Amino acid sequence: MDRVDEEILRLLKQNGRMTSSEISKRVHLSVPAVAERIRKLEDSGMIERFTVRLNREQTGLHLLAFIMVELERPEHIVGFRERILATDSVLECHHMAGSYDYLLKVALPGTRELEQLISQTIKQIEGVAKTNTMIVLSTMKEEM
Amino acid sequence: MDRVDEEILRLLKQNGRMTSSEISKRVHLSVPAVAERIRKLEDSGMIERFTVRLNREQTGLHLLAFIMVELERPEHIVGFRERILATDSVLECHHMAGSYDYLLKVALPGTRELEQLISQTIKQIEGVAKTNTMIVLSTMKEEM
DNA sequence: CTTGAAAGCGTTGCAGG
DNA sequence: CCTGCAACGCTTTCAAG
Repeated sequence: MDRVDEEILRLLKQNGRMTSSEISKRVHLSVPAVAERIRKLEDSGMIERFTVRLNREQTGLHLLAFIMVELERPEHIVGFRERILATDSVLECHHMAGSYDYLLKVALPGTRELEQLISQTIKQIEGVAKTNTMIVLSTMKEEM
Repeated sequence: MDRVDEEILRLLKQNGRMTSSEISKRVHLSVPAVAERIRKLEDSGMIERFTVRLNREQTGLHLLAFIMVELERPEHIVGFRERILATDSVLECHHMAGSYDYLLKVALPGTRELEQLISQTIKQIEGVAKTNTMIVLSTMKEEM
């Protein structure tokens, strides 16, 4: 991992389909050298995968929210975890330090679906004692 | 946007470098038809960009945190916004409804850098009245 | 939407430096 | 790490159905 690798990663973040020959022009390395570096970045796990970034609005998910969850006892974690992983509208789930145990980031079509998610899914999970939902009004930055 | 487009997007999310010919085998469409659909998904903005997903741990960012920020008055928004957009360690910045005005998601090497970010950057921004930091212990799901 | 053919481009592998 | 060459695969574009 040197400066060149970092530059390659930066370019691939901007355009995951940038070809080795295009990259080679920008980092002043030969095509085979660039291809080799990308292969190594993949093998080492530094690059988890090539993917595509979608426009959430255009996919009909107009509502973004964060839900803080308090779990009663540690024995409920497994069931909670399973349920959350199976729920597509939950984009993120973090175990937190602090007053709440989990923080969820969810994307949904609207408030109707959010209400459903909270009352029909999350609050139905065994051990969920309390939730606190924060609605996103607008997003000025969102990266990985 | 029909079922086939959705399937193509699903495949590209898993592997952004999947070729049209590979996709064509899975969705039972000809190669030119698949290529045309991908081009339209890009043109329409549904696909924002092809990108790469990196392993955050391997990039040395071992600490993930959420910081809630309260801003004193609306006139400070512009300066706040500029500062935040220029700060690489801030992955996300959302304008929120509720007791806090903004929610930041930040990734850093460790607590030292977090302390610096909070006291040297965020709290130095004009108008920032209060912050509340929540540390992530572990992440069980993180998508876009 | 399909197939088929032709042309162009990028990659991959192997040489030798 | 480099260059050069050759082989292969994929994309793109076109015509025709």
